[in-house]
Amino acid sequence: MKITLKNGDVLEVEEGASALAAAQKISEGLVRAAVAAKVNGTLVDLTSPLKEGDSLEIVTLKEKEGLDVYRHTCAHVLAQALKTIFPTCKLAIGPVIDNGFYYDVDFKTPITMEDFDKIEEEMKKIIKSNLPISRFTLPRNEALALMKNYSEDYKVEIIEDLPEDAVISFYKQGTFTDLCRGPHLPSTGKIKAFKLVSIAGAYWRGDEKKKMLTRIYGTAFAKKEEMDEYFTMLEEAKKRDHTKLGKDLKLFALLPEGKGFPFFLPNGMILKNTLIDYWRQLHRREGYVEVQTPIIMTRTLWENSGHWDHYKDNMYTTKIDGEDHAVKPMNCPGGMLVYKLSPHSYKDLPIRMGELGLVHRHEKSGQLHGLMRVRCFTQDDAHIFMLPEQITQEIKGVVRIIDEVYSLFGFKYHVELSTRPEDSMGSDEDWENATNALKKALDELHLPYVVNEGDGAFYGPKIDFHLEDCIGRTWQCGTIQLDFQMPQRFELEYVGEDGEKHRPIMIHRVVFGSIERFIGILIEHYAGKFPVWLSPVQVKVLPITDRAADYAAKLTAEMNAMGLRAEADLRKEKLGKKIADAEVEKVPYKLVVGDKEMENGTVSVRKRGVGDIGAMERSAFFALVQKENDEKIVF
RNA sequence: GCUACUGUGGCUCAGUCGGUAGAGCGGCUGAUUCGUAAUCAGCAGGUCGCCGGUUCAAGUCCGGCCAGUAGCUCCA
Repeated sequence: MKITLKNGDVLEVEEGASALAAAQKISEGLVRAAVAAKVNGTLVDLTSPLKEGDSLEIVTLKEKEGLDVYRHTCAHVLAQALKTIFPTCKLAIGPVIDNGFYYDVDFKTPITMEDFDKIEEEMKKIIKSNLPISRFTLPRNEALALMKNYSEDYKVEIIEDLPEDAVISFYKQGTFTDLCRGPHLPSTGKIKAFKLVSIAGAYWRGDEKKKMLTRIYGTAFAKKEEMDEYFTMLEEAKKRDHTKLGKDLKLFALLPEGKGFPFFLPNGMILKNTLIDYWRQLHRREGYVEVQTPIIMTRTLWENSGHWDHYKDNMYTTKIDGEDHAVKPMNCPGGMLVYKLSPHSYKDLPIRMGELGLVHRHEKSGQLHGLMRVRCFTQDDAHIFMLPEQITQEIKGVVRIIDEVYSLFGFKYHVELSTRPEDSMGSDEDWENATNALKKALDELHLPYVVNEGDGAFYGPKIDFHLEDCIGRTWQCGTIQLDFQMPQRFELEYVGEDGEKHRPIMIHRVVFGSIERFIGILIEHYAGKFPVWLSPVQVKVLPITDRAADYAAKLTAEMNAMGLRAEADLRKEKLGKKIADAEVEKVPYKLVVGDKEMENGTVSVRKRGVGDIGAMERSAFFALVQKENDEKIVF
């Protein structure tokens, strides 16, 4: 019979031959590299039989899909090893994730990472014995019987959720059989490099109310070198950890006296204020006005806005003069009140009302993490009130701002559209209109996006911007939320051309999202080596001896007068020590000054990450730093 | 909140079998005036997260609490 290959070639194989047999006809090397096959576009086992006219593509470890199959088989090897060592444990699920795999297991007695050596040894044995892996299928009732016989309660539950007529596949390696959709490697011996990474608790089916299982994380790579590289990368990421750098660079502190409420230290405040100055400048240019609304407002306001019904559990409350109040978790109701203060004409719209609002949310204690997840943060919020026909134009304007800001920091990003969640308010019609309006804007901008069904805010659908840092992790920051609810609830109006009252459309939007989180991301993105415009100290002047102290002080004063941030290190230390300390502080420019520089009025410049770049006229150096500062240049 | 792990001077960490705490950095004092990543010497600094228990004796063993970290769930 004939099959078609990816490159269009037609291959003659025996009737009922497997993908593996076909690969054998192509080359011996391909057989060694093969981990799975794609038949007519579907990923299957190498051992699955082919039919006349099938299109065949051999999948190797070079492809992500191939690596996933490889890792998935490794998860099964882990499961087999666990069943050998701990026969009473019950297996739940064992899928592939981004950088490896995990298996959720219910152990009679808890295990720890100290058991990893023993488990890895057993896994190596299984790999070494190169057990063939075979697939078989059973009808639902027989599959249930098999898993009940093995006392695999979680597998039974999974099968029970499948339809009556489902045909269920299993994979068998040696004496071990596991419920699995597959595909898998043809044998366990193909696995070359794997490692168990960590252990954690995870709820069965991700449900807080269900039992917590033990999740064992592992990873596997085609070659040992690739795995070493991966672990080196993880080490690098650890060095960038913003909680560590935040402490080292004295940017912020997290104290038990304010769990989840960060303290900003002088250096951190420079960073925060510099970002805010930039934000204000940008938004003035884009036609925004700025307001500030109270942090505490009455309960009745929150009932009116709908937050009391939908967000009460996350709100801090207090009583003032016997009346219930709440600390704001969002800025919108305050913005609504400001809009309502005076009547509006259609000629006034759009109104772009910004607010750097400090919000407080009672996050669960286990959720807190450095600056990324806190209980009090500053949103760079804005509410745009507009005519229906202005929606697309306004959304485009916000997208342009977000793109400009993220590009400045060198972030790549992707866009997601989130639709109506279960716990939400408003009519189906409003939701549909709002969602379509967002889609229309994205389509007109030719922005690719993924849809997150049911992930919207309770008052409207949203566009989220997920930015990618320099080591590939993504963070949700910017968001644009269309809201038909708030204007109704607050009875917002404008007078139209026709002299009648109409309801404006409103969007909420943020660019940084949370300034605190954005700072956390920036710390990790730059590994603490901030560009000049963000550096708490931009230039450190290092006199070699006391003779140069006055000159150093004078240079520092000159730079500070220019609006730069300079400091002199006047300690009685050797130059090498002063340089080392300034390097640890990650100061972008160091000026070494001694007798020579004093005499000529020059400075010897040392650039972070580069070293000594030689002497120059001080005015030339000042101009260089000023330019980097004003133009927000990254080096 | 749940599960696991961790908690020793400001920071990073050592502390064996239970016998009452040690280093480096940092700080202070003094000496050194030195040309591109750490000068030398001296001094100070600890209720070993907190509370309770076992023991002649607890940093060490047991229990509870608090905080941190990872993951789960939730989310900017």
